[in-house]
Amino acid sequence: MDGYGSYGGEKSALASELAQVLAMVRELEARMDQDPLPAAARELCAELASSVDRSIRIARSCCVDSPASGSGSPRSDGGNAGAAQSKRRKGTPCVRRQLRAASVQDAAALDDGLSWRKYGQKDILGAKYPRAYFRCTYRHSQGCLATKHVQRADGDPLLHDVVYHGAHTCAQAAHPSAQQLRQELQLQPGHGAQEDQASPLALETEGLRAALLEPMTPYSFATVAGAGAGASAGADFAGWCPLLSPTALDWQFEELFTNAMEPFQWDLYTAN
DNA sequence: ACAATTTGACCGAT
DNA sequence: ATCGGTCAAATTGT
Repeated sequence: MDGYGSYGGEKSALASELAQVLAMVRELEARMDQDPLPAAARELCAELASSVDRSIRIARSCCVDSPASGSGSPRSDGGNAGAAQSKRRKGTPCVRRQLRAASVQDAAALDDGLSWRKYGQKDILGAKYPRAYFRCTYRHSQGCLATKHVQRADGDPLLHDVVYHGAHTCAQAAHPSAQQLRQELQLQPGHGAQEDQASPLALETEGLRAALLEPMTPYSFATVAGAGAGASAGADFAGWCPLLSPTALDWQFEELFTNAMEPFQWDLYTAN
């Protein structure tokens, strides 16, 4: 219950940044129609870019640090090795990404270049499509605890919400994207501390993060695992970022990001 | 034969 | 009691 108050400032800052972005976009649109020429349009683009950048930072600062629940290390479950680490993901940071496939069958687009093995699928309350559960192929052979969940969006079958838990400790940990993500996660305030054993966090992330900060960075996805079940819940940005208003922000992000770059993906850090 | 996927059951959290 | 996450036996694919 505490909480949200302290984020009020950032929240409104974010809202105003986005409002500005929207205004600029409209102006830009108008100019594109009129003149063929863009000195002014260019300027707008530059402003747009920096505004978006600020928004991203604000959004991230809101989402990243976990709501003070911090201290609680739930418990060191004793017992049941298997089930043990499963449900108590609390405190374990995770990375969420939204991926858009080129077509409904384009599962390849969801692949992140790492090897995963599907171990379950579940119908989720309120979701039209089931959620698929994957774990690292080398879980048993190398003791790698990385897992990911994939869910398709109700409204947009091409959109997939992918959530990564735990870091790869297997040979794949050397994968560029895995390394990059791990590094970035360790920089996250509040998380870096406990990244030792068991689940260092692993997130391989590639996309968005970099793409957002450096809009023109081309991104490519390798494909390996055949995830076969993506799914993502419509981009409920608000769900990922409880601090943001579920209203306007939603579609603004959707429009800006999803449309702007086709097979686009983005990720947010959350502590769950 | 081995590896990956499917699917129902189980378990912990809420 | 319900829900989400995982396990493991059965099934399918290579």
